[in-house]
Amino acid sequence: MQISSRFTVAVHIFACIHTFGGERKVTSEFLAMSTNVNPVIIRKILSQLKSAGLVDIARGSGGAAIAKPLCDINLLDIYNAVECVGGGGLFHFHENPSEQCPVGRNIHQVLDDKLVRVQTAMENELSSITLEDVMRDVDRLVKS
Amino acid sequence: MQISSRFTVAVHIFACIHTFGGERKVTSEFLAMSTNVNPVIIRKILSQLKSAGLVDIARGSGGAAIAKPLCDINLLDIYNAVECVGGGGLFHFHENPSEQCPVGRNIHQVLDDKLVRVQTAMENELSSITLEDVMRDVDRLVKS
DNA sequence: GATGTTGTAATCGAAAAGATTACAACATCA
DNA sequence: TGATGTTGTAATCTTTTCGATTACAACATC
Repeated sequence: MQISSRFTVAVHIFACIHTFGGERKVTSEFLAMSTNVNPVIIRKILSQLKSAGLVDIARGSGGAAIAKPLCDINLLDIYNAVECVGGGGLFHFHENPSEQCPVGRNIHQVLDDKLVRVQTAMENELSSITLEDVMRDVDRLVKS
Repeated sequence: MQISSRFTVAVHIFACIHTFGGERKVTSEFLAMSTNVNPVIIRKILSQLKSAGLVDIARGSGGAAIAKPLCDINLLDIYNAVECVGGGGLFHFHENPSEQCPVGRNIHQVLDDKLVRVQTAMENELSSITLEDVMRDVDRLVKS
C-alpha cells in the first residue's frame, strides 16, 4: 500500500507556480497539462492546499499563487493538507482482535506507542524539507 | 492511504506464537480466532513470513514457530516480509508528467532523493524495534 | 485410511483513487 | 450587460487493492 499520488502532484503544483507564476496565469488546466492529471483532481488538490492556507486561488479570474514564503512551507504541511489521514494514522490496525484472547486484548496497547514512534520519525523527516530546498533543485534543473 | 493491516496482524501472530507456542499448537485457525481475521489470510501472511525466514510452519501436522531469536527479528523485517512494496517505495508518484514541461520533465529527479530520505527515516525507526522489545510489553500485559 | 492442517486458486464485496462529464458560481473585460 | 474563462462541486465510472469466503488438493500423523 502506498501513499497516494496526491502528495507528489501537490509538490509538482508548487513547482509550477514557482516556475511559471511570474510569467503566466497558472490555472488548473495548465497544471493538468504539466502533471498529466485530470483538471478536476487538480482543483480538488488545490482546494485542499487552500484550506491549509498554503496557496491562494483566484476564483473567476483564475490562477493560483503560493501563500507563504517558501521557507515557511515544508513537505509535512503539504502531506497533511492533501493526504486524508483521518485520525487513523499511517498504519492500519486490524479492527477487532478477540477480547477473549489475552494477546488480542492487549495487542493494541503493545503496538500503539511503537507505531507512533515510526510515524513521528517519518513526519520529522518530512518537516525537515522545505519548499525552499525543493525549489533550489527545481531552479537548477529547469534553468539548465 | 494507509499501510495494510497485514503488518499489525503479522506482529499479532508473533505475539501469539510467543505466548501460546509452549502450551498448544498455534494453527491458522487459532490465530484467526485471536486476530479475528480470516484463516486463509492468516495462512497467506504466515506463508510470507516463512518465505522471509521468520517463521517455521509444520505442513500437515500444523502449527507455526518463530524461526530466530527474538532479538534477531525487527519490525522492518516483518514490514518487508508482508507489505508488498514492489519496487515502488512508500510514495506513489503520478506516472506520466509532461515531457514538454520543464517542471514535469524534472519533478521526478527533484523529489526522488528527498522521498527516499523520508522512507529511510521510517525504515530506520522500524528496524530499531525488535520482537524482544515487543514481547517484553506483551509479557507484562498478558501476565497481569 | 481417517483426521486435522497447510497451500492455493477462484470468486466476491467493499473501499479508495483517479478520470470524466456536467453545470452552477464567479470575475473580468469588451 | 453579456460573452468568456475559470473555479467549485456533485455524480458516475473504472481500476485497483484488500480482505472474506468457498473449495479442494497436498501433506503428516495416528
